[in-house]
Amino acid sequence: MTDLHTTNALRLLQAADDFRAGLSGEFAAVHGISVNEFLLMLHLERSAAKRLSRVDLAKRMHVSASTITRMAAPMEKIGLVDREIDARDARLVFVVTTDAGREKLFQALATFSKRAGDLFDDRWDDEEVEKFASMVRRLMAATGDMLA
Amino acid sequence: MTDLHTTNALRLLQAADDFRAGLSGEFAAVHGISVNEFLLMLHLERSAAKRLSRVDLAKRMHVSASTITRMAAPMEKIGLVDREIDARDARLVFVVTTDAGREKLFQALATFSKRAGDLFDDRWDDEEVEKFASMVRRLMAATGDMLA
DNA sequence: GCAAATTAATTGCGTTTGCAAGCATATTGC
DNA sequence: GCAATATGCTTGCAAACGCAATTAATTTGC
Repeated sequence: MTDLHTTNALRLLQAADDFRAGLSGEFAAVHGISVNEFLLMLHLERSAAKRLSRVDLAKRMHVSASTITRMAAPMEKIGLVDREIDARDARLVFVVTTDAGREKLFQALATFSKRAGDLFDDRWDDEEVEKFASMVRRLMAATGDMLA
Repeated sequence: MTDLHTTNALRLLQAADDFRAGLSGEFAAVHGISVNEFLLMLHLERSAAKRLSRVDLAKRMHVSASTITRMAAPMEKIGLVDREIDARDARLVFVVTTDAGREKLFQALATFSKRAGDLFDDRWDDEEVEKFASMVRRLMAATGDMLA
């Protein structure tokens, strides 16, 4: 319990929750999307083929496949994403961002970056920021085509 | 978007989500509680008075007060927590852990620590772990009586 | 080449959550 | 001391989510 690894893991969860909570309100108010909708589009943007199947998205976002289906439906309706069918495998239904979706993504990303700047504020020097980047990179479960 | 602060914030979210997802399954299977129920009891344990009102818990956990009400109800029913009334302010309903709840908390904490050990595995040396601790500490929104 | 097993997506159902309204108690302003 | 305001908690309602079952399509074993 006083083990430093445990403390670090707890702080990791808390810091991420704090940051996400702050983001959530601003995203809803300014951009009209949820953090999860933002992350969905970001995953698409960062994928090699700029498109992902529902199960791929589900794995990356740690949600069930049915959640992706139900998240994508309203996003299609308001024109943020579209669906694409694979010619070789008729089971696959890819999610792709529309131009409007990509624009919305970049707007939201600007808000995200502003918040990220506040998070790593003045008291962090460049070397520390770099060091943190390499550390937190090691913490992510590596999957090749994953988020940043 | 390629800004290092932004990358760090994204990785922070992803790493925390990855870790939480892994924890979630094991907590449900081994201990029969959710990560949020675990964190609720942990917040109580770490609070100065070993008890917190519903709104205090809500703020620390970034959920609504109604969620705390609805989380606490089944936890009271199975004997993990209990309620305490404040003599001076009849509006307050404190949540406190029972002995059984504290035991469950420590069991879950052992699982948590094991996972945390896997997260910061062999490739991290002591100095790095210490460095990470001080860094992620700065990232948490300071509230005095907060989580670790 | 075909049956069996696997994989992808969707839908029904129950659970969890947030928002807004409502109620009870405290605090403030005068 | 009392009305107005603020705070803490709970509940109704709707949105979001996971699990299990279903359907459709592909892959595997022989």
